[in-house]
Formats: sequence, C-alpha cells, structure tokens
Amino acid sequence: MANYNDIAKLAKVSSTTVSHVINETRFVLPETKKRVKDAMKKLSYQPNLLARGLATGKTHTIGLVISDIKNPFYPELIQGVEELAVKNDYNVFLCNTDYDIEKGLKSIGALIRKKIDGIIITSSQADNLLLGEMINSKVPIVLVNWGRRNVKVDNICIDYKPGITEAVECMVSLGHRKIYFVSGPKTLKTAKIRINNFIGAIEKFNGLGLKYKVIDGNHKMDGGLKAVRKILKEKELPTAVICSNDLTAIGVMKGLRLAGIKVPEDVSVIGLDNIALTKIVSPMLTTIEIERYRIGKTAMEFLLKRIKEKDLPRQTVILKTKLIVRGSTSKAKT
Amino acid sequence: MANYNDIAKLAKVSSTTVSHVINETRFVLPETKKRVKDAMKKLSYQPNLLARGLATGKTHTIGLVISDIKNPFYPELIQGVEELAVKNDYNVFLCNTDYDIEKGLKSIGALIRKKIDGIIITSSQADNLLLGEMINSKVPIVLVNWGRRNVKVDNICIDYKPGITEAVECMVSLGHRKIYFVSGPKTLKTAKIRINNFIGAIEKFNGLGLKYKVIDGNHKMDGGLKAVRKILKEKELPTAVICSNDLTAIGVMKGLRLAGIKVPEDVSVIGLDNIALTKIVSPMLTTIEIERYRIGKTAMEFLLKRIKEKDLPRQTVILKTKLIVRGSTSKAKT
DNA sequence: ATGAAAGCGCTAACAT
DNA sequence: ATGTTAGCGCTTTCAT
Repeated sequence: MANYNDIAKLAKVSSTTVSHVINETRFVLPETKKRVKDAMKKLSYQPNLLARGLATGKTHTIGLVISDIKNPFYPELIQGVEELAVKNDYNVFLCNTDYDIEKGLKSIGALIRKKIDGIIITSSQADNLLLGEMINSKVPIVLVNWGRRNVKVDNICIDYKPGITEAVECMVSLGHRKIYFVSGPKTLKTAKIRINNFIGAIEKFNGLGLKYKVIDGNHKMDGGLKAVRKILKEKELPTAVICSNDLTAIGVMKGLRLAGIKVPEDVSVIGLDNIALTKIVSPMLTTIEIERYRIGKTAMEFLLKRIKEKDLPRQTVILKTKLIVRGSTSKAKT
Repeated sequence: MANYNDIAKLAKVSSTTVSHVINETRFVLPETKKRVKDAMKKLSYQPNLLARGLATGKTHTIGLVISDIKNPFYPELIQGVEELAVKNDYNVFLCNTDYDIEKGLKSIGALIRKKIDGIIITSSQADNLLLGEMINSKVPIVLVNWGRRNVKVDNICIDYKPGITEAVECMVSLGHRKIYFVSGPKTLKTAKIRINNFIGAIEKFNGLGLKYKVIDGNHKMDGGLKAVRKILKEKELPTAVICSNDLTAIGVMKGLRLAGIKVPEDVSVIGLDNIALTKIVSPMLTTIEIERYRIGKTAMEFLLKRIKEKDLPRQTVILKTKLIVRGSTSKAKT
C-alpha cells in the first residue's frame, strides 16, 4: 500500500502538496497537480481512512443501535438510515443489542472508542445506562421513539394517538360497541402508551356506553392466540379487537378462525405497525401505519445536521400514525 | 480525552509502560502497575481505537454486505454474524447494496480504506466487479451462497438439492403425478440452480411417467399469483406445486384460494426458505428449510479463523437444506 | 506556489 | 523493570 511519501517521491513534491491536491485544500499548479495525480494512479493509491480520522477527528462513520434485528419493525428503518448515510459518504456500524444491556453497552463503548461521528439509538427498552454512557461521551446522538419525551437530545417520537384514535372511531362508526384491546408486554414503555391512547380514545365516546377491556398480550403471535382463548371464556364476545401490534392482531385472527369465528363478519380486527405481513394474511389486516423508512431517514437527517453543527438547537419531530383500512374490519353484527 | 502522556505524567512513568500495562504485554511491577491504573481511572481514560488500529494494522472491525435488508432471508443471518462478532470483540459495518452495484462498490471501497479486518459478502447477485475489487485488496473474505462453486476464497454454499429432492419425493409418495415448479427470476444464479435441482429430482422418477413444468416467478408474492393464473388456463391442473421460495408459495396459495381451489385438499404446495411467515399462513406452509442463523454464524467463524491465520487452506462448507412438512401438503386427490 | 515539521494517540524494537 | 525513540499515514501551521 502506497502512502503520501511514495507519491511525493514519485511526483517530486512534498507530501504536503500531495495532501493538498487530494483534498483540494489549496492552490496547486495544474502541472504539479497532474504529476501528483499520475503518481497516485501509477501506485493505485488508496487513502488510509484510519490515519485521516486520527488526524482530523472525523471518521465518517456512525452507529445504529437496535434491539432485535428479527423484529419486522427494523429492516425498513435500517434501510432509511443506511441509504442516506451512504449517500453522504458515511458507513454504518450495526449493533443488535438483543435486549441485552450488557451486550449493548459493550458494542456502544467500542464504537465510541472507534470515534464514530454520531449514533442513532432505537432500542425501545429505554435504559438509562445506555443513555448516560452516551450523553457524557459527547458523541452526537439521535434517539428514536424513546418513550419519554423531553429528553435533552435530538429525538424523533412516534405518536400512536392519531392512529389509535382513528381506529377506535372507525370501529364505533361501524357500529361496534364492545371493543377490546390486546396489549403488548407491560414492561415496554411504548406498549403502555398505546394502552393509554386506546383508553383515552374510548372514553371520548362516554355517551355511547361503550364496553371495553384491555387483555394482556406480548407483541407476538402466541400472545394474540392466548388473548383470544381468554376472550372466548366470556359470555358475550366483543365485536371488535384492536391490537398493540400486527403480530398480535394476526394471532388474534388465527385464534378466532380456529374457534370458528369469522373475521370480519363476526369480529373486526385492527393491528398496528403495517408490517408486510398485513397484506399477506387474509383477510388483509386493517392496521395503523408507522412510516418506518421515514423514521430511519429522518433520524439520519437529524444526525447529519447535528454532526455538521454541534450546537444547533435541539431537533425533534413527532411522526404521526394513521389508520389504513383493509379487509379485517366491517360493520358490527346487529 | 486523556491519552498515554497524561496518564504517564500522572503516574510518573513513561508512556511505554502505560501501553504495557494496558495491553499486559510485558512485566510491570505491581506497584507501578497500580499507579498507572489509578491514573487511568482518575482521568477516566478511553483508548483511541483509531490510533491503535493505525499502529497495529488491526481494527477489530468487519464488513457485512447484503443485497436487500427487507428480504426476510437476512435478519437471522445478520444476527448470526453480529452475535459471534461482538462475542469476539468485533464491530460490524452493515452494507445494504440494494441490488445497486455502484452503491455496493462505493461502500465496500470505503470499508477497505477504513481498514476492516475482513468482510462477509452475501450479495446473491454474484457480480465479479465486487469480487475482483475485494480479492486484490487482500482483505480476508468469506462468500455466502455465491452460486458458483470453486471460487478461490473461503465460502459457504447452500445445497438446495437435498431439500428439493425430498420435496419431490414427498409429493410423489403422496401420490402426486403432475408436479409444477414456480421459479425465481432467471437472472438469479441460485434460482437457476433450484430449477435444475427440481428437474433432476423429477427425472429420477422417469418410470412413473411424472408430468412436470416450470413456470416463471419472481421470488415475490405477485409472481406466485401470476403463476397460478397461468396454470389455471390449462385443461388439467397439477395436483402439486413446489416453489422456488416461500413468498412465491404464499402467492400461489393465495391465488389458488381466490380461484376456489383448496390447499392442500385439491393442490399441495411446498415453499423454500422457511421464513417466519410460513408458520403464520394457514394452512401452515410445508417448506424447505435453510438455516440462516447458522449460515451467518458459520461465515463469521470462517472469517475469524482466516483473520487469525492468513494462509490457512481454503475453508468451505456446504449447508444442506431439508424438508419441513406442515399443513400445505397432503395426499393427491384420486 | 510549495515545503518543513509537528502532531493525532498508539505500538514496538531497541536500549539500559 | 522501565525508558527512548521511531514509526503508523495523514493534516495543518508556519515558513519561504
């Protein structure tokens, strides 16, 4: 591997000049410039980005922390981040914490010591260790969906309320009066938020005497199945079920089908996430959309700006969810 | 950020000694060692891994190149790679080529200049540019599923033959005599291989007078749907359909259902990949399994060994596929 | 218009 | 048992 000295020697200039023609950072006579470029070509020169990073303090490298690569939430988000990153000449370190704080801390620590220019953290399990570690490391951070608002760093939040409210309104306007909600794991902040959003939306219809209930789920299919089993024990079934995520909804649909109950004729079901699966099951699932690609892209946009201008005012945005009506919802049986 | 000099000064030693206590690379008196460690703690020292990398030529960083993060094939593979990587103190650069050779080359070029210790390439579109670029860059490579055998680098291949053969045998033993295959895009090497494996397996039953045909698909759901439409035009339908991947199979199932044809009663269907989806559709899809997590893990194992010992003999392994029988297959109608 | 030289933070061969 | 010193490959200030 050739370096500046080799080039300099071959082109009969100093290594300073080599640096300057490579970075176009000061005037160099066209002819000397040519000599340098020729030399570079002849030696098929490749810059050593470690050395450059050491000298400049910029590595053109960022970190992306997620909690579970198998969660269908992530691929599009990652795509959004990576695409914009590459477009701006950044490379992306991927850290999959696997819900393991130790593992997360280990990776993130290494990234900081590798002098990444910034980091996007999407781990939905908001743990303060992580955050603390990060914040005083002075590395630019963007938080995604970090449950709690008003953190002091750039962040992008997802507002489930509009979507969940729409879902409830949709059910009500279709004549449903007994509406259940199958939740995610209670340990998850975003799951708790969804429950509250559901209850909030329901209670706006106080006058109609809606009946509702929140059943425990786990954001996986089997949680939906189990929830149905619980529901089936009641004397009078709900005619509508809204779920904390799509997998749960699909589990619910499956459970209902197994029990001989038809979706949407007997029971309407709504999910949340709009994962690819929702268009594959039948009936296609009515769901609340989260624009995952856009989340990733926005996060990267924030990070780029922050990297460019360290003391920008705090950037923050709230991405709203919205209902997408498909085949799993219909008028309530009368 | 403190550095060796700061520590050295505080501990009243030379920076060499600091280096040696940090790396445990030569004997240091317990007492001096303690002074150094205390100094490190007091300054809350963090090593600069760029500098270390520049000095040692090792960055403890690898690259992972995939072609489409949204392909359900990848998450588990990535998990396999990343998990083992972190366990061995490596960080992973993720490059999503998005089927765009330019983009891939750009990212990979950057990684090489960032002095990654090795790279795993899984891009299924075997393009020689990529490979060429890599091979003469002297960076340790592991290829996954690179279609063509006998490349000169470490590689892990997937042998579709056992699985596809089992699939055909299964269909035959269930009494099916007219078996169709819905292929992937013809441009894809692995798709062509699967077609050949299918034909090979079928022709072993020459004596039985099997009827078969290969219909074009595209490895997506709509390809499966279209294939069904084509098939429906024939006077006599096949009783069994084997598909080049699961998405196609799910499209086929959907198409059949739309046409009022029952799976598996009227037509049996088999997919390939064993993505999570296969357990969610109903009936659950009989499919040919590829152990994606294991592929990732094995690739990383190969890479670690290669990094440790540059001129090991070429490592190679063929991971076999196998049939997983679920609900989408049953005895042929008589 | 170009060069010399110091420095980024670490390692390692060579002294002592 | 510890220190001196010369790199690793690049950037950048200061000279000329």
